[in-house]
Amino acid sequence: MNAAERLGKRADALMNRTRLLQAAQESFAQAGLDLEVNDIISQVQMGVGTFYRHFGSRENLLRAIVAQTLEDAHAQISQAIEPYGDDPRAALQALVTVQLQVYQRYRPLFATMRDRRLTKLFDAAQREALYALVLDPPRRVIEQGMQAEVFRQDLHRDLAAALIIGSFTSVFDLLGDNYPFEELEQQLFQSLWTMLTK
Amino acid sequence: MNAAERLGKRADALMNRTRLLQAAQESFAQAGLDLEVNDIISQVQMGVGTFYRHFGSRENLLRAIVAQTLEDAHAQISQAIEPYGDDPRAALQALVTVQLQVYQRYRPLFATMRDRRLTKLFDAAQREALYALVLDPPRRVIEQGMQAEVFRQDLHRDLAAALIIGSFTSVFDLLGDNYPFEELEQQLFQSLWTMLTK
Amino acid sequence: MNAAERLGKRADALMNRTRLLQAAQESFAQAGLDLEVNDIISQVQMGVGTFYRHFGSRENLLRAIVAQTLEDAHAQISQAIEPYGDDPRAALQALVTVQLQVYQRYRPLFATMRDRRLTKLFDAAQREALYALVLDPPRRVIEQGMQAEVFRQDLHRDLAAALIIGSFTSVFDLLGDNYPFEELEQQLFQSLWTMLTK
Amino acid sequence: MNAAERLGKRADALMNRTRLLQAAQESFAQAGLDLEVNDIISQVQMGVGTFYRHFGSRENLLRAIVAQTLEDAHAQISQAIEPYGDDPRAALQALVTVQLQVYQRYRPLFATMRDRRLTKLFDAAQREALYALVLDPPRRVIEQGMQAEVFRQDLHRDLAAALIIGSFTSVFDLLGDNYPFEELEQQLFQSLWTMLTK
DNA sequence: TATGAATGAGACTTCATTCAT
DNA sequence: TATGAATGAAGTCTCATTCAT
Repeated sequence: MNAAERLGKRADALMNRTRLLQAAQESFAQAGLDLEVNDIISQVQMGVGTFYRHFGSRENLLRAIVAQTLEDAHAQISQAIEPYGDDPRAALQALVTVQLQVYQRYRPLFATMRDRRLTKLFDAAQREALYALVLDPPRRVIEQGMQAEVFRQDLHRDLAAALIIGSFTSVFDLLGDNYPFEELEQQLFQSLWTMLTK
Repeated sequence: MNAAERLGKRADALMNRTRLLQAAQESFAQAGLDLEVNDIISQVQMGVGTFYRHFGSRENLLRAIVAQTLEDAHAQISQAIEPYGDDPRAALQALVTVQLQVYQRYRPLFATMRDRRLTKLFDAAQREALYALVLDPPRRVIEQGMQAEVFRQDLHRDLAAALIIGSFTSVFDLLGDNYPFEELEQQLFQSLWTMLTK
Repeated sequence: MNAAERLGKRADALMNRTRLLQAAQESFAQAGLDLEVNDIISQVQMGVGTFYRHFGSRENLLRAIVAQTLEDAHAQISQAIEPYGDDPRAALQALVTVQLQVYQRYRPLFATMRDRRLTKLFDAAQREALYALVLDPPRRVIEQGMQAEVFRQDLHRDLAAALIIGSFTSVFDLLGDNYPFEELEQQLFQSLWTMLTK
Repeated sequence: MNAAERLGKRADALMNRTRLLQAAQESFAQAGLDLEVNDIISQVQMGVGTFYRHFGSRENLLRAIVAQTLEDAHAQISQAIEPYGDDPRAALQALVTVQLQVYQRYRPLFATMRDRRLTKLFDAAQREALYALVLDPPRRVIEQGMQAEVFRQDLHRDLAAALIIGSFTSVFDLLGDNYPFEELEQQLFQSLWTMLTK
């Protein structure tokens, strides 16, 4: 086997892994933590063994999806708010917009964030790290707003960040079907702005 | 088995549904939607057959638990805030306190409120009704506060209610392990009060 | 349900357990530790669940078969040598005869006595106990023979017992197909008698 | 890969069968008949495909291991007893010593000599040949001892040989953990000597 | 009517073997 | 010829549900 063939092989295998992961993410979107290995492999027409060669176990796959998704989400949100480091209002506006979008996109994951089964997939430290990832963007916005003295100085950073996260998910889940996206977005921004500033 | 025992049995049978539902609620608190029929029936010393005679299916039981729990929660919260119909501040304070307690108590349910498996148990109308049950207490507090002209007049009632609910769950889930209950309670009240009034 | 029905039920279940165990023992005779749950249940036309209700796991079943068989074997051998407590020659003769028979009958078990997989089924203490069960009959014969001063006084009890056991299995396995049973029996007795007495 | 590496590879390939067989023997010592193809090939850094090119199937490998091991064992034992062709006592002593060592070394093989799975690997003739290989050393010692008129003349050669083999395995397996090697060795020799001579 | 033994679909996983590169 | 990715048969076990007693 020469180098080219070797690469060819690896590319193929990598491709398969990617296809599996994509199928898995779709499956996750459908079934959440109930996703079944069989579903995934029949979606991509592969043997079970191939799945296990790539992921080792169903649990590994779930961990991979969760971690990957949260990191993707974090990256997207970070990128969206980054330009507004010196403008708390714009930053909060961007945060609301992108977070709602991201939440909508990865809904199945966030919907099972607190599922006991998901909890069992990670140890305490990992869980803490994942939570930190979720809390990070709103926390950054809050700190910048406080430094800029636009936000109230008596804010409890963590709590405010958690509250913002909670408001997104809850508003979306409880009202998402009854109100247009834009309205939720504007109203949320307004409420949060009122709460944070003074 | 003699006649007396038989009667005893029958009396028990009358209680069976209730006892089972209670056990199921506790079981649910442990295992969430993963609760197993066997767990519950062995807790109440009931045969599987009897269970299926009473409930027909595991899904029915889950529906019953969810509905029952949400109604219980609603009743407790309503009762706690009722005395403060004319004092928005006290009402909000009571809401925060009792809602956090109730949430803590029924955490697994709220944690899986948006689980697809739970969602699939109910049709759209039922879901809507359950959501309404959850949103009702904060909505009432908000409306009273607005009528008393203590709260801002431009509040979006549903959204504010949803936001409050979300803040409870999120704050508790993300920070519950790191901060004492009382601190979360006070800070939450403060933040919400700021947001609602002005 | 009255007492009679209850008994009826139990009798049925017991019957099924027995049928399963018998099938399992036959399966074990065919496949040794490779026996498959599926084989067993298809032999008796039962659902998998029934098997697992009765035995919990494949390993449990194997443990049950091994322990049961060794105990059966021990009982049969003990019974056969018991009458000759005061006649070492007759006792040894009886031991050789019955042990060969028993060994022939339970060959698949003894053939896997030292299989690593079997070893893994039991912890050290259990293994020791099982070995003791195997060694017990020859040891008793040896001790009686020594007490009666018919056997040599310098015998190492355990070693002699183990040697006797080994001679049975080995002679049978290596020569069983080439010599008639009676010849093996006589020759074995002769050799052991020579070795033990003096 | 350049030409030199290619040549290196080819030279390796020549060794491959040998190296693999050695690794397989070690693996067999660990896992017995449960040895896995993957274990072995990863030990020798060989691809699965290469293995199947050389050996065709796992069964072939097992056959090769068993045959090879028994031949190795036979060679070692033969060599150890050869110098004492005219001294039955020394020959028996040497046999006991080396056989125990060899047995200890290849224990997993001897422990599964009668495993059905192993049995199924060979046809009747092959089995007979393997058994003969095992019986050969003690048989030779016995015949020499009889010819030298040091051993009893009424010994049944095959049976005595089989008995000796059996005593080794059994004593070792049943008592090996409880007594020091040297004690077993001495006692065994003593017992066998008593049995064979007179 | 209550019971719990029996059922079996279906989930996860392993590992010998094949085959494209 | 060597490689190792892919395959899938086969095995163990769970658990909601049925049904005979």
